[in-house]
Amino acid sequence: MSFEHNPNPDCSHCAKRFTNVFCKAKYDSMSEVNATKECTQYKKGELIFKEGTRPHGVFCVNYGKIKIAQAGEDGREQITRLVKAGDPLGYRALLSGDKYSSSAVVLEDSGVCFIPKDIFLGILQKDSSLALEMMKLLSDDLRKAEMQITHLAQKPVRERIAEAILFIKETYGFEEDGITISATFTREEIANIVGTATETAIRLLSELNKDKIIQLDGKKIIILDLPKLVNTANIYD
Amino acid sequence: MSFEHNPNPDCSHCAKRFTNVFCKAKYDSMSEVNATKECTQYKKGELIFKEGTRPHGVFCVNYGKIKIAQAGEDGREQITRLVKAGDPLGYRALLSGDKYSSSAVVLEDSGVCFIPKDIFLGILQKDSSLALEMMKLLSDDLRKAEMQITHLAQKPVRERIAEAILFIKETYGFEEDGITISATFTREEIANIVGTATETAIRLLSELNKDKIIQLDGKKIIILDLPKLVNTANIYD
DNA sequence: TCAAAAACATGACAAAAGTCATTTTTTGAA
DNA sequence: TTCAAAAAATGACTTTTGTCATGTTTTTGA
Repeated sequence: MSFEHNPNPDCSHCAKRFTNVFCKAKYDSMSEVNATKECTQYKKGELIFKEGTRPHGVFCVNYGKIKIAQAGEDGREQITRLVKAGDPLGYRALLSGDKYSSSAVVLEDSGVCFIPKDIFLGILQKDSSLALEMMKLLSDDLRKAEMQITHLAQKPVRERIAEAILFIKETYGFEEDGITISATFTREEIANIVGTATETAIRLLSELNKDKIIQLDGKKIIILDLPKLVNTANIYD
Repeated sequence: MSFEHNPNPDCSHCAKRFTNVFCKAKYDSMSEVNATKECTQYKKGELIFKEGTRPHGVFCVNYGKIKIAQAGEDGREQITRLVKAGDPLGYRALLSGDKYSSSAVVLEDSGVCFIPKDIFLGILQKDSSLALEMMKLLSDDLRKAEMQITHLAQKPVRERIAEAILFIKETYGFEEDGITISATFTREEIANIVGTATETAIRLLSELNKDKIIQLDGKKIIILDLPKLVNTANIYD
């Protein structure tokens, strides 16, 4: 199952395919990005940027799957966001003027374009609709992060495991069969989304499996009973 | 200890006193805000805005102390941010175009100015330096929220309690004595910052008290040994 | 293709944190 | 000032979750 990806795709192509912030950029902003961007292919496990280093621009994902993770004080990984094709990447640190507060690690071979800092910030200054779109994106990220805070603080692990499965499904969707989640994670990675021990994640996943809510097939997760899964996650919105 | 607050203060006064985003606004933006803003005094316990309602503008705090909290699925409060004099308020929901995802509740009598949506968004479109400043603010909020996620997921309650005390101190500072935190919270509120049961918060606070790291005097918290408190919080940055 | 490493699984146990019940103290409104 | 309500404190106990040990299966790269 290998097909060719364009190593230097046209941004307008991405913008049309995905409902991306860059859709909202003016036409001449888009062509400026198109002229200066540099696209790279990354292999599974590679680092796109590393926590603690300085950003020199922003990225935009053409295809692939990427996790955003940060190290806790004891070095354990916490996965805070998942990134898919069409998503911008690395804008938080650039816009706040800090170093990266998280690393971006490739989950599945990906094609990622890079837009230099000066170009991006220059466009942001000229193009107020793109600026508003970036604020919208950040505000939405913040809403999700604060919801995550509340759930981590208040929900038991079983509910959070169910929620993590739904989160992965929302981000990456299903395979052609309509029930198999189109991304694989190790049990440790799932634990690092949920904030629990790997063993606990394993136990609760096989519990959901036994309850016929999901079906585990190696690293693949098949959602057998979506309403029950939503119920287990204790979500009412 | 009651002194008069100006019921309709000049924004440039706020901007000079505090290192506020609005400092970065152009002079004519500031005067536009000054002309249209409406300022209100709120009493302890009052609601400035309520989770689930639609924003009609942004707020800016002239004086006082405010908590931003959201209700979990079971109705328990989670405090996600603390707001002090000089801080803008309610911009997240306005900029993302949603309803409020949290409520703003007054902790201590406060004076708050309101800037109507149209005026604020209009300025944001004209004034790109203010727009960049808003992006910086949101990016920084997001960084803090993601750090909070990692800590909730990975740290034991004792460390998070110590961290919460430091967080309150960072936000509101000390009284004249240089050791008493200049804000009071109920034990339940502290539990709702930390994400734990009220009884657990009570127990761990009196443990820190017994260990002479802090001293409890009713709701007042005196920091006796800041280095030890930082150590207890397990923070290395 | 095969051996080592990584990931997965499971049981036994320990530790952390939550819940419930009760008492004491503080607060704030009449 | 007084008194009811709220908040704080504390003990006993339960539940949840984490840790450690060990064995199995899967993945990966020489």
